[in-house]
Parts: sequence; C-alpha cells; structure tokens
Amino acid sequence: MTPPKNPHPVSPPIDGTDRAILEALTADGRMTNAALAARVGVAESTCANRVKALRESGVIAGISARVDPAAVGRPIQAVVRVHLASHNRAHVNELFDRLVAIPGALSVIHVAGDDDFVLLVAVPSPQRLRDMILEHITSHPAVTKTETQLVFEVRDGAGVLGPL
Amino acid sequence: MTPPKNPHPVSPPIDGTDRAILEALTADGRMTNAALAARVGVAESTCANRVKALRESGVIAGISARVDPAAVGRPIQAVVRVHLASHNRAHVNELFDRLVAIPGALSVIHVAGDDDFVLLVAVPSPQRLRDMILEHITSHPAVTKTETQLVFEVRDGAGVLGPL
DNA sequence: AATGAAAAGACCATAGG
DNA sequence: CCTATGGTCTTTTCATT
Repeated sequence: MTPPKNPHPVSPPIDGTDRAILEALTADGRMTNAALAARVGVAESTCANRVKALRESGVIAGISARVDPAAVGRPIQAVVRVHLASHNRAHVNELFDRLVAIPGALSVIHVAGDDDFVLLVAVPSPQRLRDMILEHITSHPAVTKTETQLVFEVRDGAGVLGPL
Repeated sequence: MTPPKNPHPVSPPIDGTDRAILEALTADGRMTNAALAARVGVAESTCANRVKALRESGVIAGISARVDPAAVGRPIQAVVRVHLASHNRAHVNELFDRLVAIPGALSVIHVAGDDDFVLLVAVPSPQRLRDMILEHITSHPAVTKTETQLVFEVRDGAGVLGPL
C-alpha cells in the first residue's frame, strides 16, 4: 500500500525550488525562463515544467501588469466600508457582484465583523468618489451605512512567501 | 521653434492604443509582444516601444505573479484596522515600515479617517492571526486599538481602465 | 522527475518609407 | 508610425538517465 495521499487534490506540496520560482516571478513576472532556471538552479526544461505545474494547479493565480491608477486618471483612492441590513444570501451575492463591477473598484472584500464589505477604490476626484458611493453603493436597498476613508498611501506587504 | 512641450515629464497622455495594451497586459502579463501587437492593432515595433514607454514612465508599475496565499500555507485572511494615539510623523513612518515587513502582510494602507492603517494579512491559522496582531501590531507603543475582521472572500474589482 | 541538445519561435536594433 | 531584415536569445520538444 502507498502511504496516505495528500488530502488536497490541487496544490501538490511546494518545495524549495517552487518557492524560489514564486519569489522570482513575484518580483519580475516577465523574467525569462532561462534566467529563472539559472536563478533557482535547475535546467531550463525543468523550470518550464515547474512553472506550468504551478500555474495549472492555481498556486500562481496569474501573471499580470500592475497599472498605476494615478497615471490613468484616478489619483484619489479610498477605503469604503459597507454595512448591510440584511445578510440574506441572495442579497449579499447580488451586492457583491455589483460592487466588483463598479468602475474604479480595485478590490472588494467580503468580511465577517463590524462591516460586511470593504472596498478599495480609485477615482478621478473627491466629487466622483461621492457620486460613486451614492450611485453604486448607498443606493442599494440592503446597504444601511458606509464609512469612507481617504487613502494617503498604499504599500505592498512582505507577501506570502516569508516564514510561516 | 518647436511647439510647447508637454509639461509633464512623466505620464505622457494615454491614448486608446495604450489603454488596450494596459488591458491586455492586465489580463495576461506574459503575452508575447507579437500577440499584443496583433491584439491592439499596431506593428510589433510600435507595440514594443509603447510598452517600454509605459514601463519607464511608471504607468505600468510592474508585471508580477500573483500567488494564492492558501496554496503556500496561509489559508486564513483578515482585514486589520489600526488606530494610533500619536500622529507624530516619525511614529507613523516607523510603524508603517514595521507593518509592511510583517510576514503575511499583503498590503498596508495609510488612511485618513476613523482608522490610521488598514492591513490585509494572510495567516496559517486563527491562532497565528492572534499571535501576529499581538506581536507585531498592538505591541507598538503608538497603537491604541485594533479591529480585526475575518475575510470570507476577496475579489478583484473592475479595475482602473474602465470609463472615468 | 530531471536533463541536454536541437528545432521552432520571439525579440531587438537598425534602416528606410 | 509602419515595414523589413538580420542576428541573438528563448521556448519547446523529445530522447535519455
């Protein structure tokens, strides 16, 4: 008999090579496979296979460009916290769908606690922030209250690859 | 005499082609230059030049892999809101530096409003969330209070390229 | 699984319209 | 801004260990 399998069908165990690949591609997602292989110390073909496996298993959710909101006409950012009256499942899902579709929404988080949703949005001006909240958020019947905080600065954190 | 120059050294105006490039690279940051050129309808040389300019001017802040936190041992996420006693500049900056260095910190936002910082963190377990907050946040002398909300789900928003 | 080597493909710089 | 052409670097595939 083989020993018990990893209970997770996806996400095969991540070894040191995989972690090094993830670190490198987090820093520079367009690094060539050749450079990546050299950096992590495996053959190019091996490296290419690892990356493919990491993408197919979803460990790498995607490789994408990060666009500076200010450079495309949205210099103001805000955190908007949304409270709901009804936690009815259909209402929550429907609102979630609406929130992610708001132009300028960067991310939408459904949370447990004081609030129900926390949004990060980027807008052209404070006036447009007000319009956005009134039109897309408080207008929804399930929303009882929003609290908005102007963003001074966003910084990426240390990320997910450090020590557990 | 040449006509007056664009006053902005960085961020030259973004035209439709640039927007299309940004959209494509946001969806797939590893698209080849040839594929990108075909998609946006310009010559490959033009496309390569546009992309280079967008990167150098900072409109494209970077191209990087997004790693699924759950796949690397951090299945629990939380939003942590941090209140400060002192808004002394040196204290704020020092705390900001500490917060971004916390292992598992995904992003740290300095805001104006009820809170001073809003963090998104990914941790291995609720116990480790508690440890993280006690050790790295509430232990700081300027922090008076934190409020933590468990994350049910994070979704990317429509992003920054839609209509203004 | 990992490797090395060879064929196919992508990229960059250059020059000219 | 487009086309075109080299030369160089990369990716991909496959037989081998």
